[in-house]
Amino acid sequence: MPVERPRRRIPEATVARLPVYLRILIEQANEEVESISSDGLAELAGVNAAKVRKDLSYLGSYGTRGVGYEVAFLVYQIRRELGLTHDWPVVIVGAGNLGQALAGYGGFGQRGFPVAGVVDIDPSKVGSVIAGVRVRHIDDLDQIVQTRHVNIGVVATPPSAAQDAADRLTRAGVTSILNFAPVVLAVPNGINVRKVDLAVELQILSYYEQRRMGVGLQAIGSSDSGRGASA
Amino acid sequence: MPVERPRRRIPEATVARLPVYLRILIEQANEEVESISSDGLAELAGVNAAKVRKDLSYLGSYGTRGVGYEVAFLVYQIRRELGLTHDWPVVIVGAGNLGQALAGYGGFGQRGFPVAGVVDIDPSKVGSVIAGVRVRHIDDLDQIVQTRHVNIGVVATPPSAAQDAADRLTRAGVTSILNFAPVVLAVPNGINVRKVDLAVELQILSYYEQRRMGVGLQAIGSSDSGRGASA
DNA sequence: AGGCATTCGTGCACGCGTTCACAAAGTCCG
DNA sequence: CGGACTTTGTGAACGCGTGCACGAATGCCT
Ligand SMILES: NC(=O)c1ccc[n+]([C@@H]2O[C@H](COP(=O)([O-])OP(=O)(O)OC[C@H]3O[C@@H](n4cnc5c(N)ncnc54)[C@H](O)[C@@H]3O)[C@@H](O)[C@H]2O)c1
Ligand SMILES: NC(=O)c1ccc[n+]([C@@H]2O[C@H](COP(=O)([O-])OP(=O)(O)OC[C@H]3O[C@@H](n4cnc5c(N)ncnc54)[C@H](O)[C@@H]3O)[C@@H](O)[C@H]2O)c1
Repeated sequence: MPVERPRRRIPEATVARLPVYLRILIEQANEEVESISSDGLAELAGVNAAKVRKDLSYLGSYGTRGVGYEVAFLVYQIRRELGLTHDWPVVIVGAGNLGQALAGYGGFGQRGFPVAGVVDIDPSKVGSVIAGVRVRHIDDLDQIVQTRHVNIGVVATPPSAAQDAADRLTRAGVTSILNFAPVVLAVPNGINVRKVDLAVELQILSYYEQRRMGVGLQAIGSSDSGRGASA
Repeated sequence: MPVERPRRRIPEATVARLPVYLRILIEQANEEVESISSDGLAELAGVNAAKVRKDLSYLGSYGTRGVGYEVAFLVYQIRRELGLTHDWPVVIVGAGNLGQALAGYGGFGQRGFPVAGVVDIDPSKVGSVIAGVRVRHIDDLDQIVQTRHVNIGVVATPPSAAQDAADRLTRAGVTSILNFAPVVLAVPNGINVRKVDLAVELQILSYYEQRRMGVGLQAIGSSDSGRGASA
């Protein structure tokens, strides 16, 4: 907390890569690696070294020329820039197939996103316990969001109910939504939505598969998994 | 009308949007809508109308000026361009929490991606049945891939086993991989990998949440809200 | 201390994707 | 049948992200 925050805008593409760097750096730290070069990090992240340097330069000039970056310090800086210095409790709407898998997945809590609650509209689901979290009725959403200071909501309802879920979330005060339903959500200005649509991912793969066959066995673009363009 | 395929390269950003258009158009067709304008489609997809027109123009000139696009015909064309005229069986590696949710999810089969098999390395998982699919041992992977002509593999193993899973998939002949493990996979040239990393998505949301607070309540998200402020 | 090897930070050019703007092409209606 | 209106298709400008190339800074070795 001593240093002034740079506060400049970071390109979205960079923001999307910082979590990847962070994960790798934490792994390296666990393996007692103290320092890493942009080349080394680039290799592990599967990106260009210049890109790594440019990305990290948005955080400030935290590298040492001729040496590289101090892993522990970089972890701290990225954490800070991403707002991971404290936990972000999330609430999951929809305790079905997927909602249960998410709630039962320990990886979120570990990474600073504890499940503050799981809600469902189906009375037969309410009351059951998933991984230590009791499923509550969706009418309790406001209370959960307010008492637990939840900013992030996860939509795991059927497509037909996704807009309703999003409406309830924003009305309760949630300002970021991660949407798993294959639906384009309409939300008020200022609300940040990211979607995870597995069918879309598969269809993108299908496009390149089909193209591979039609055009006749030629290498596809780099084995890069571009993403972003969330809108 | 020559049915000859244009075969020009479609920008990746467009390829990523075509599935969204497709889903919306299918919905519209189900509601007996016969024709749609770029404006209408743009609204439903949450994008710019010019973008819709440019995206669709990569398929060919299939619109009618003054009217719009014929929904059914557009559905057919997008399906064709994405390679969705036939099914793409997928094999899931890892029958844990997530793998089971995926296998049990009917949405994939509906959209042309039937689950050709689920494999796991844990003998206690092998033999159990998920949504009508019996979990088989990972040693059967080659056989499944070959007999069912699988091109797409899904990695749903723990992070530590993800690279091994990817190696086995590529060795078996799979050329596209959808990876759920928070790991950067190394694959041979020509293999297409897409990743779905929920922790990354949450951390991206965290960044904007934190920024929202630090800078003091101003709109973020789709609109620019330019905050120059460098140095 | 000086020279050498290494690696960062970044200016710059390039390419891709987005958006605007408008002519072309078609419909609709009186 | 002609003119007004609608909507497509696309050229062009713009902005952003990527990757190269290189100066600057630092450590290490002799
Ligand atoms: N399961 C998967 O692997 C998978 C994969 C890709 C996408 N998805 C998508 O994720 C979403 C959830 O999938 P699922 O398999 O868990 O479905 P599901 O039907 O198993 O679960 C949906 C849950 O949402 C609840 N619900 C319905 N309306 C609600 C409302 N208005 N408010 C709160 N809760 C409500 C239902 O009671 C149910 O418990 C779907 O949109 C699906 O398309 C799932
Ligand atoms: N569950 C979720 O909601 C969720 C969310 C985000 C990310 N993930 C990621 O998805 C992956 C799977 O998560 P999960 O919760 O299903 O884990 P899990 O531990 O429940 O299941 C993993 C399965 O993979 C099997 N496995 C292990 N090594 C294998 C190998 N070499 N070959 C084949 N199978 C092997 C295990 O036997 C187990 O059945 C993890 O990487 C996790 O980080 C899961």
